[in-house]
Amino acid sequence: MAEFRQRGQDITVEVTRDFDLFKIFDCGQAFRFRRQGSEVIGVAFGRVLRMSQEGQLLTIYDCTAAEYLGGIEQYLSLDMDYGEILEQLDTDAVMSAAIGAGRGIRILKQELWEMLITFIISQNNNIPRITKLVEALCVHYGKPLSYNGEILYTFPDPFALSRATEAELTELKFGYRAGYIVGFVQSVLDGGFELSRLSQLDTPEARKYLLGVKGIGGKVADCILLFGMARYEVCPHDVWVKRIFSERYNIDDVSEKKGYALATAKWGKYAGIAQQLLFYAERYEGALQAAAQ
DNA sequence: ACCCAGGCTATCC
DNA sequence: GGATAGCATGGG
Repeated sequence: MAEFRQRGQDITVEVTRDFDLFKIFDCGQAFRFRRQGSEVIGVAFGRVLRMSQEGQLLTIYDCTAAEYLGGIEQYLSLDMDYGEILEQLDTDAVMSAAIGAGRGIRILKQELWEMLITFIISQNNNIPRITKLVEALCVHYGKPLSYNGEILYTFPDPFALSRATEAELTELKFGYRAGYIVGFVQSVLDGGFELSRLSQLDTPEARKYLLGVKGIGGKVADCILLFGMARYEVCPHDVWVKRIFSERYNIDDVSEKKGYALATAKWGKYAGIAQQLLFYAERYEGALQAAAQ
């Protein structure tokens, strides 16, 4: 979709106003990237990913055309037309305000395994601490990557993570999530839980399969479906969405079930994208007050 | 000290 | 089926 070209060791991509590198990596969906001046740097797919954006020019450093076309283009959703999606979502004043604040956000297509573990960690936790705990997993169990004189770490695969004992994770301050992670990693290794099967199931079946894991409930399952499986119709029902329904849409006491029905009715197959925009606008920008009646 | 964070499990009815 | 206590940790 987006035009790209190879320039030296880098890839440059002509993007639209519907792509904002900094919002994408700072909207609560990715926990392994940091902004460094005009650049965003982190690790995905076992490699360092360093990017910058100036206006409509996105640069992906140290990246071949094969790597770009082989995954990074999709990872960044550069093969999708978000302008069209935002237009479809823009159906009321609250959502208009969310789009105003959040335009440029895209749902990354992150690795399923990483999303499974990351969102088990996320439960009843805040973003800075989630970031800290995920990083601790990578430093202790991932592979070191040397990059421009600094060491970054990959996200550990199931086998690497199976070295982690519950005692070690407790030592790393995982709290009661330590047991969830150890148990889940074990079930993936012994074949009790199959990632390949999960990816093949339709969304309701996949959700049920996820709910069978101890430590994964409805909200975590939905984040995994949305961020790790590109199921854009899934709208994670977290405390922020409840708050937005209540305070911005004036719909009180929204249960999880009612929340899904509302989200589907309002935003259809892009409810997850709508949710991410609302989340960003409310959480980071405080941009929804004026739009609420 | 209390409340909250991208909630879940166990247990109650 | 729905409601509620308890859970680890750290920041405000």
